[in-house]
Amino acid sequence: MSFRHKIIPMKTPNKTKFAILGLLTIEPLSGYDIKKFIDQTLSYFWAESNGQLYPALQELTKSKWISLKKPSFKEKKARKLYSITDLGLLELKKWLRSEEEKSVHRDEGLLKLFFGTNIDKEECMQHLKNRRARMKSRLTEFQSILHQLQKRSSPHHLYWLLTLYNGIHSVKAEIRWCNQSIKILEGRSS
Amino acid sequence: MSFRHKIIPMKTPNKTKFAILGLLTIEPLSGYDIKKFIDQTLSYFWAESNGQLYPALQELTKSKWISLKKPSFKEKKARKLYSITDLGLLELKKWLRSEEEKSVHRDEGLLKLFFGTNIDKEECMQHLKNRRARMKSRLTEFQSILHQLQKRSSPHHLYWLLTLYNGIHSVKAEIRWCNQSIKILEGRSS
DNA sequence: GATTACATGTAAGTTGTTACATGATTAA
DNA sequence: TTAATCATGTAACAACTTACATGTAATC
Repeated sequence: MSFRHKIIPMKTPNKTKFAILGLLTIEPLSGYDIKKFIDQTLSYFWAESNGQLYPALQELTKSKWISLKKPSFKEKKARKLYSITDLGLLELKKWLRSEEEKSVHRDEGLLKLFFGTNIDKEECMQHLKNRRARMKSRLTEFQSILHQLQKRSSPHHLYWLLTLYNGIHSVKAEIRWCNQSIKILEGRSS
Repeated sequence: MSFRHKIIPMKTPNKTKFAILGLLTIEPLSGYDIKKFIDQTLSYFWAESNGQLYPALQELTKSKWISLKKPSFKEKKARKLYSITDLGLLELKKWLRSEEEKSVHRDEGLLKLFFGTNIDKEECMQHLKNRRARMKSRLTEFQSILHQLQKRSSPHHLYWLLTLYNGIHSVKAEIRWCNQSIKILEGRSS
């Protein structure tokens, strides 16, 4: 005999909300703006889809962490501009100060390489060369963003630069690893 | 008036199945073995939970990509040993040869740093120091695995080494970036 | 007039985790 | 005999994506 307890799975905090809150500390934005900003600027380490974004905006409004600025009668567009509230800022800071949780990401390319014995060495090398090419074009992109960022200046600018550096360090390490791995595979007769 | 088409979202291929197939090319394994292997060896770039693993094993069996070896009457444990079938190997190879899909991972630490202006510089630095410490202990772990791996030898061994090198390159790049970022923040008066 | 970009949203699905249950085997 | 580990599995939920609908505004 055993007691049957109700299963109450621990909720993993919804980080989408904090991404939104963070962006609204820069300036009031619409859902559309937020999506664009994330796609253009955070995409290296963060992604959101509309299916998450818009419901999150509604929930944040309900819990008064953000508020809807009604468009002035001059404004032509039907866009909804959101601002962060004092409460929202408080919650954002709480999250910013909290310890990071480990998040395992899944790297399909590495999984394929791990099982590389099952296909030809040449096919593995081709995958590595493709990966290297992707990383190189990413590096070029990062460096052009770096150029633009170094010209501008805002309170946020320093931290944006740091996250960009992370991307640059990472892709450079990836490129070095691809080069090394390709060489190692080339050296193998089989 | 508009035609209302049935919504049939494109299925994103279930990679859990391929992780299982790949591991079964090494040797017949039970669900428990697979979980342990993934946790111990692939955890740097791959994770699975039991809630995915066991249903996947059943589906793979149903579609005849793997088969259940009935335990010999001598075997004491109630474990189910699975082997990959010819069909399964074919499908695995197909996947191994396919082009990699981009997968955006979410890095909560970078997201926090991006919004760093909202908290004290010292708090951001503390996050970076914690990250660096985590990366350093990961590096130590990788290096001890490297030691063990260099002693053993199997057809798979070379590819395992390559994925391990990827981890080593990555964490080293992370450590360098943490050091640089901490220095940059220290240099700031604000 | 047509096309592209702006703008908000939802239905339906897949994917993945958590927190259990259940029972066998092994070691102290 | 008690505890730990081995071993398989599931219910409930949370997270997330895709593929749409719907309409406005700007531009070619």
